[in-house]
Amino acid sequence: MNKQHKLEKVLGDIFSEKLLEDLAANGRIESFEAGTQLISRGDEIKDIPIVLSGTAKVVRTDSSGEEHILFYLNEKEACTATFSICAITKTSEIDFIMETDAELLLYPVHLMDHLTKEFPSWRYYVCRNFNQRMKEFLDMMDTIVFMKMDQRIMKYLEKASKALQTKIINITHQEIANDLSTSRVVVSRLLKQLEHEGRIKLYRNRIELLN
DNA sequence: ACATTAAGTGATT
DNA sequence: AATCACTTAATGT
Repeated sequence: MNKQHKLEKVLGDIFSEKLLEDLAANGRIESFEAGTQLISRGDEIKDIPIVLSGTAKVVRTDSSGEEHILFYLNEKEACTATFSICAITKTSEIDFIMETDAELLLYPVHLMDHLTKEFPSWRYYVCRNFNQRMKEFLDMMDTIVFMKMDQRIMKYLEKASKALQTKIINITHQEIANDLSTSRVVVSRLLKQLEHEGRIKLYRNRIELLN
């Protein structure tokens, strides 16, 4: 199967005809086995990878050698990090590894400006890629904030208990909510949860710290 | 008994 | 996590 046809099959519904021609002319398709590392942190980026088949993962490896997966890239997806980075630093901040056997379209970075300039469908594609990643990021933020709220409440209660020199705090859920700038409903739920965990006991206008 | 306020819940976004 | 829309429980008059 020739390059053009292959690209058309995978990307035909999102890219214009002319863009596909350009990608076929200037890019190249390569196959990789699972586990192959295409890019390492610090590498100079020469090509933008777009996944044609299989799955790749983008990871950050911290100082202890621990691998944190930022996201997976499936068919049709490109590495958004690459877009932002190559525009400025030209150096990779991430590792790019094949999760499965995969085929990639590699398109030279130095021609990317031209893609952005010439092809609306390319611009749209890049934006959508960013948008999706941003959504994932926001979800992650929500989760983090969510996980921290119960700890914040517990800390708040402990502080109050210490200041008042008593395990029994006279306070309403609403007041806690105001102090932690959240809603009463959320406080009520988390307090219930803490009660089930046996860390506190709830009354009306009053909370008892156990331990 | 009735009204008011605090707390609990399920569903949705 | 936030908000809505209710329900239920506790308290004051």
